[in-house]
Amino acid sequence: MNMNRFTIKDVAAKSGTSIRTVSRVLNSDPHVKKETRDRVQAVIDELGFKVNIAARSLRDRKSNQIVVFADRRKNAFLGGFHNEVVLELHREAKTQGYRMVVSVSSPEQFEEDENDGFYLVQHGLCDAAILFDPHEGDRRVQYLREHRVPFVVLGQDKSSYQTSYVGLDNRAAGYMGAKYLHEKGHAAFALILGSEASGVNQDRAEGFRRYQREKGLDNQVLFGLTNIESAYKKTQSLLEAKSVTAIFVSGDERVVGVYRAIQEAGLQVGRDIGVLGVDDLEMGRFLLPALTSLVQPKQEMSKLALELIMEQLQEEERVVKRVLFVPTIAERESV
DNA sequence: AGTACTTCACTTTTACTCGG
DNA sequence: CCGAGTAAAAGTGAAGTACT
Repeated sequence: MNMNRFTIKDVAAKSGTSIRTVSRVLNSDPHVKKETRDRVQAVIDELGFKVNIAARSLRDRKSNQIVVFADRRKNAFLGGFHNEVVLELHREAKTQGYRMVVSVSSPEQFEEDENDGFYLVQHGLCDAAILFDPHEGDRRVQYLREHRVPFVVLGQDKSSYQTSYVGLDNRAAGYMGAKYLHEKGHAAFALILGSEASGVNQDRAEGFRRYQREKGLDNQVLFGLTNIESAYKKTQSLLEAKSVTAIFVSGDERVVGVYRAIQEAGLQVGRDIGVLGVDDLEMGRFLLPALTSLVQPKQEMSKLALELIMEQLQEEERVVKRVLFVPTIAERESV
């Protein structure tokens, strides 16, 4: 017995009702007189009674818990985009009656790491999972499959193509960004983005290049942005070469570095050099000038991810749905 | 709206057997 | 009669069923 906590038995005794009635009150069963309900509720409040979720999980054979796995990065666990998505996911999970825990896991060592969310999976403390950006041959995908944990992939999915997946159409994003800058009067502009190994970046580059081909342009794609500082340096060298009038930056966070380099060169963002971001992070609206950015519909994506999980939890056989969202443009002042 | 009872999945305790 | 081995029982809290 748990000595420092009360059970529905205690509540029943103290309120002069039965366990069955307390259960009815807890589960909002309508067949309880208001007077009785109030009395039971008063005792619940007085004792500080909380339902024992371990017992409830035992009885219901589910944990009502979802784990979100983020890939471990070198110097940050989550990027700005993931950060905002996690907030949305959390909100959605809550409306569905699920608790959500965020776990940082590297694909290499998760099995030995008892602080990893996979620990919860192993021990039956989680019903489903959301996995950010698994890469090719990601063992975590295999692991979740083997343990028959329903999951949805968010972001990029290079693991396989038999998972439920929600993401952005990054080819369209690359194409749209190029088109937008071109139509705004820029002929010479560069796309700067992260690692070439990332599928997201490959797709964005591909879309960007397709637009170049269609319009007979020859603008560069520069990979290798690892952080804000490298965005800063990359911009410096672009400005020194006087080769561009606009910069298309993959990832709003990095724009901070881009802005600084532009301003230090005595130039003005939006007037002398156009800057276009991707993600539409909240911070973009507060940069000066406010950042124009391709929008990833984070709320819709999160909502759909949760829906896909709920579907999988309800269906017997595995449901696989793959959905790409097409970005829109939040036009502000930077182009 | 109460009574009595069952179920969930698993651990710990108890009760008992058997070889030496 | 000791210790090991094993089978059975008890216990955990919530929530539902069937009935009154």
